[in-house]
Amino acid sequence: MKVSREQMAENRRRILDVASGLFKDRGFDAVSVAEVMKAAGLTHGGFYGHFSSKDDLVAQTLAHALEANSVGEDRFNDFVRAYLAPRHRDNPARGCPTAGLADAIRHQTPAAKATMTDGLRTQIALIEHALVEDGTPDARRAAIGSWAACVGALILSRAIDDPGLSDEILEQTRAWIESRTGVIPPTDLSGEDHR
Amino acid sequence: MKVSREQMAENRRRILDVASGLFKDRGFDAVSVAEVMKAAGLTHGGFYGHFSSKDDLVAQTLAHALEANSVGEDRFNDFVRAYLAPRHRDNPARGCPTAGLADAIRHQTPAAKATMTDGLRTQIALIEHALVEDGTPDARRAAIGSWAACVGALILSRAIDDPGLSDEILEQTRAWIESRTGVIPPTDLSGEDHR
DNA sequence: ACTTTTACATGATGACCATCATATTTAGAT
DNA sequence: ATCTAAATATGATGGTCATCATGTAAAAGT
Repeated sequence: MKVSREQMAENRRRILDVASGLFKDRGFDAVSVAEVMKAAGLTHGGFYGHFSSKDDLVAQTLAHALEANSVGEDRFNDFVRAYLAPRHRDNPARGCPTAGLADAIRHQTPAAKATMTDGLRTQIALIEHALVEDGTPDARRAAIGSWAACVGALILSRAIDDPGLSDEILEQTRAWIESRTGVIPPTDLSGEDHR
Repeated sequence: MKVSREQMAENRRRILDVASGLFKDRGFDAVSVAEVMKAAGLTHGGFYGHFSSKDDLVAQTLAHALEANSVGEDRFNDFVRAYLAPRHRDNPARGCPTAGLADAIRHQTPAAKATMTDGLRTQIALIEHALVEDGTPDARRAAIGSWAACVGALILSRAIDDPGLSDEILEQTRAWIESRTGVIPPTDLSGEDHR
């Protein structure tokens, strides 16, 4: 049965939303087209009216998921605190698409890789901007290094079965990052180059 | 046809070796049992004489791959230099099993997760030891933070299609890590807290 | 109101894959 | 030398999945 234009647009949005969560949670390969459609409240048949292939869905879902991403207006350290937290670790479906999907992008289409590239460029720029505002010296280097540490720590914390070690990885990485970023102490607001 | 005990042991080793490379390169799901056996010079039929299931192969391959891992006797900064290098990024099959497999472990059996947990514990201890020898303060925190950054940077560098940005991620992360580890400069051996 | 278009549903199809059944060959024991 | 057990090969089997073919009903245009 045909549905209204708006209904169709909403269906499409819902497909991308549920696909994002499912893919982040279980990976691209382990989630079938039929399962995505079912989770969106539809059947598998209508799928190819919205997307040309599963690869297309993957690429568009990635773009959709990365769009919703942001560092926020908080200080960077606040962002890291929320990022490297057990709550985030334990909810990949609602969590960071980079941490949930970056590794799997390696085996996806060029379109997906291109989308990831743009998303990463944007993310680095956002962090760099936040760090500049926080007064962190050498902001680009710190942005890239700390973002790599965030993503790596989350992935490692999710890969192991020892809750204590997993918590420690989050906490120590957070502390390690914080020791390198954030506001320069008042005595050091001279504006000098800190490299 | 039956083969000698040694031949069988060698076959088993070869299966684990080729499986390690294939899995690191393309992921657990994308590599079939038949493909692993073929790459080892055998047919798919003999597989279940060596392993009880594909999950069993995955767990044993992971243990096999992590065993071969080490930080080496070099200074930690030398290790990081080789780790965060284009050559390593471009050769996942011969590269670090943690970077190649950690994310996928999330969707594997408890046995695989347990193996990964042990491997990670060992890796952190090795790095911590190397950092203590290098005179790095707060060695455990630095070991965890810099290892997370290494793994994260390699995964990110492999997920994008812009060679320039990919190289920059490796290089900036390396520099960021180096600025936090290694021998304390001669003028600064006071033992003070460097945070 | 009527027609046409179209979004979605139902129901194949063909490919791939993990696993199993059975045959073959030969190492290792007697 | 013969026999037996085991390692691997060949050849199913059943399930899952992406994709396609076709039906149906309702929205949108006239």
